[in-house]
Amino acid sequence: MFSQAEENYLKAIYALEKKLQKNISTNIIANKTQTKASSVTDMLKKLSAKQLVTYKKYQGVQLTETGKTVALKVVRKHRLWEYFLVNKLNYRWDEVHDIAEQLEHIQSETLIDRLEKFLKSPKFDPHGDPIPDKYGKIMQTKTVNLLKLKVGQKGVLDNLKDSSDEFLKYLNKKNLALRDRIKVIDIEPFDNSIHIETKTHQLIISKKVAENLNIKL
Amino acid sequence: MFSQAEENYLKAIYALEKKLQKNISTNIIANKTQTKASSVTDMLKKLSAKQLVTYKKYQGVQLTETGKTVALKVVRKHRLWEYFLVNKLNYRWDEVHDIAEQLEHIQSETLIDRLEKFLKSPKFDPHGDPIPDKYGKIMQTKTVNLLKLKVGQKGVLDNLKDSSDEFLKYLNKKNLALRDRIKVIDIEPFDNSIHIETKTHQLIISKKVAENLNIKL
DNA sequence: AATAAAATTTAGACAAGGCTAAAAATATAA
DNA sequence: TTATATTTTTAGCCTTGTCTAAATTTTATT
Repeated sequence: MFSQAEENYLKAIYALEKKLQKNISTNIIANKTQTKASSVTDMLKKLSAKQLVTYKKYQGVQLTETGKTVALKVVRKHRLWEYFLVNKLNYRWDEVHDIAEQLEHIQSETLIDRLEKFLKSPKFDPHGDPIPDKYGKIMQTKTVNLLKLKVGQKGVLDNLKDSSDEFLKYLNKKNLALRDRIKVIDIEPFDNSIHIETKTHQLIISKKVAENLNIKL
Repeated sequence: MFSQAEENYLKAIYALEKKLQKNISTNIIANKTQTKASSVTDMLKKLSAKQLVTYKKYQGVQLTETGKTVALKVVRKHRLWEYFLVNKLNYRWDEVHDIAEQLEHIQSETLIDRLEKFLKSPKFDPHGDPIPDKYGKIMQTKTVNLLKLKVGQKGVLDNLKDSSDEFLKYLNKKNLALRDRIKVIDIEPFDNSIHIETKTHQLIISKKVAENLNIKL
């Protein structure tokens, strides 16, 4: 139905819309997809012709309803495959991204629904991100950024803003995992670093790390 | 490492070499891959430049050792994914080909070995074809074509020469499955049709069907 | 052995998706 | 409000893998 390239652009635009909540510019897409702005312009024209995005020259794009549906299907596939890789093939959460990037483009009417059933309909992927259902419905858990917590407050590490391999490896090293219960012990006003405690240990994390950790209270 | 197109050509050539036991002609490849002879010629030049085939103009091709290794890796991936689809996702054996054609091109050093482990190292795919090991070693069960059996002889349906969806659907309809014990009741000299008996029923199959059934004695 | 037929290769074109360099539009700053 | 900087688009080119039509080579037939 859609090419891998088209699917990748739609997925990128979806993610950017979610983060930035406004029209998405050519340059930002180019940066996200690791291509050049001119290539993005070309593709935006194609996606626009197919009614997947609303595009006006120099004004950036927005997904149409159809475009959003396509993007959510790709996201669904990506996250279900990630779940499979981690929970069935025993990959670590920092190893699965590149493989899932490929698997998400397998075309089959039935495959992903059968996979979902096989996996017992998981609701979240290994990074805590919600898995859209077959109709594209996606639930967002209400979480709060770790930076918002006050000294003494407790919560559970629910999901990550940044799921890059580097960040995941950092969390591995520091022995922090999803579902860990976290308590804020102290906040250093000078650099906004946070002293936290888990069941097993205590550590100090930088502001930059903290802003990528979302907590369920 | 290699493009999907390249992998598909190598796989096709491998299958044809196996069947025909001689140099493989441009036209035969074109027919197998559903492309035009001129496209095949182009690709043979590329594969030859990469030392994956031995190619002399107008003389057809042969896989080199490297080419064969690549082809066997693709075959391994295809068959393991088919096993997964049938035994984990409950697909029927006539539904899995197109999906496996896509999955076989997923690039990952580790994925297929982990999948194999997860599946408990199956030795045969859902059509009875042997699954190469990670070094490309492939074992061939010694089987004999059903046409070779004499009246009264018994054996087990082991694998199929033709695994097209149409043929698989035919077998479904006639309630014939791999591992079925088969006895030859009668052979009709006029049209070479064969009257056979399984545990559950009897039926008459045409010569064309019989020549696609391989029997382990 | 000459000629016809079939198979194969070459030449030139196209679509997808990418790139660079230059032009045009928009945004920023003096 | 111009001038400058930044962003975006356009124009033209490249690669991969495909095609058609024409040319060439091989095979088959008389």
